[in-house]
Amino acid sequence: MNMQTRTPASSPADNGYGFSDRIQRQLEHAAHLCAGQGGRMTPQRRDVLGLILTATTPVGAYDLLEQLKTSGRKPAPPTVYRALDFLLEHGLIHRIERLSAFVPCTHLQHDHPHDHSHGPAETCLHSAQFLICRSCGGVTEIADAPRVLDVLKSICGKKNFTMQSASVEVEGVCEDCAPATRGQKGPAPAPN
Amino acid sequence: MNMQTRTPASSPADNGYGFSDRIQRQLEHAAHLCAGQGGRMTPQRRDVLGLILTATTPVGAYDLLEQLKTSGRKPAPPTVYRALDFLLEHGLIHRIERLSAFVPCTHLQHDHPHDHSHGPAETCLHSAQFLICRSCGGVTEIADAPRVLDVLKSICGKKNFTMQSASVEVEGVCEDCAPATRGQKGPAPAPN
DNA sequence: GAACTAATGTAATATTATTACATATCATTG
DNA sequence: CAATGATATGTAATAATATTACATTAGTTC
Repeated sequence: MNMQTRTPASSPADNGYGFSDRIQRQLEHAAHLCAGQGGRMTPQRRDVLGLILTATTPVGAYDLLEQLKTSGRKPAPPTVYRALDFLLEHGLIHRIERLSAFVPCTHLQHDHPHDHSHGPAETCLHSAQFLICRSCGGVTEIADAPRVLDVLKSICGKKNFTMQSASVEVEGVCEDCAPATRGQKGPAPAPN
Repeated sequence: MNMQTRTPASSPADNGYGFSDRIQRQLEHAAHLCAGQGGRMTPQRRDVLGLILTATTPVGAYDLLEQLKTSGRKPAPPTVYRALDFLLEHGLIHRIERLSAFVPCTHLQHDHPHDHSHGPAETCLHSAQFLICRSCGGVTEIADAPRVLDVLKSICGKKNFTMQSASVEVEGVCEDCAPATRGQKGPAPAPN
């Protein structure tokens, strides 16, 4: 890819959000993952994913819509929802049901230089487990999740239920926001 | 005032739905539970709970609204949402996040003659675990749930996260629906 | 029964999501 | 290159879900 004279004409807003280097790397990674599954990481999708990666809390579809409007284009809801659908199908983001909002899939967050093993459908099962803080709004994906998933799998097995996707959402108060237990730090500034 | 003086004027729709004996018993049970917590099981709330108990699949707020309209009153959304909030707070129903719909809490379903130990906030933690069938729309509360909850509790403990409520929702195809879709249409590979 | 609290009625609006159809872009290949 | 077919996006309208704010009614307590 040569990018000497000009940025791609079709994506003037592509970097218009000033995505950090780290996020640009994650976007690059995501693009490779998509390509591996025959998906195309278009500028729209890239922008949406970039905004989700940039946010420190889950982002709603209409939040995204507003942010996209500030950068030249004036997208309508379907534009955003289609991008979100694409990103969900490719395992790049998750939907937090309780918030009607979206977060990146963690395997984008932790820079894996060349770990492509975390496919979308097969290995990931498109399931996720989250801790949602009511105080700061932060959401943490549970690392310990395989244990939860194993229990669920075993239950489904017993009941002959074919699991296609699963979501586990715990709402409460995160460590940083809990005032009573220790010296109060106040609501946490930024999770993750 | 004694309860003996039935209020026929204010609750003509009370039994207007022809709730079965079984459901009337469940409603009675629910009323006692509420009373024990200082809650009042009003006709509106009773009707809403009865409709949810009657349905075989999760019911949406506007479904309830429509059904309530057929029985004399013409409630508006807040009426239904307030009843739902009350029932949720008293642990009588659960919200299925993925469906934006409501189901009875199982402890109303299985007739316990005198089991009032299943309090709403403390013992129940207002958490629930469900299997949601994409084919028939049926929802099953997982009986085996304590195991799931225990794992979650242990994770939250490690992270100093105070759990206030949790939802576990598994989507897929239930046993009864699996044979019908066994060929290519099955839930086999791609999530789409 | 006056005063207070809880519950409901009512109108308007907010938020989240989808449908249907038109247009544009891309990736070929004839 | 032009024709093609699939993929992606634009656009307008609307559906589905949920909340706000304020008025009214019902129940309880003193």
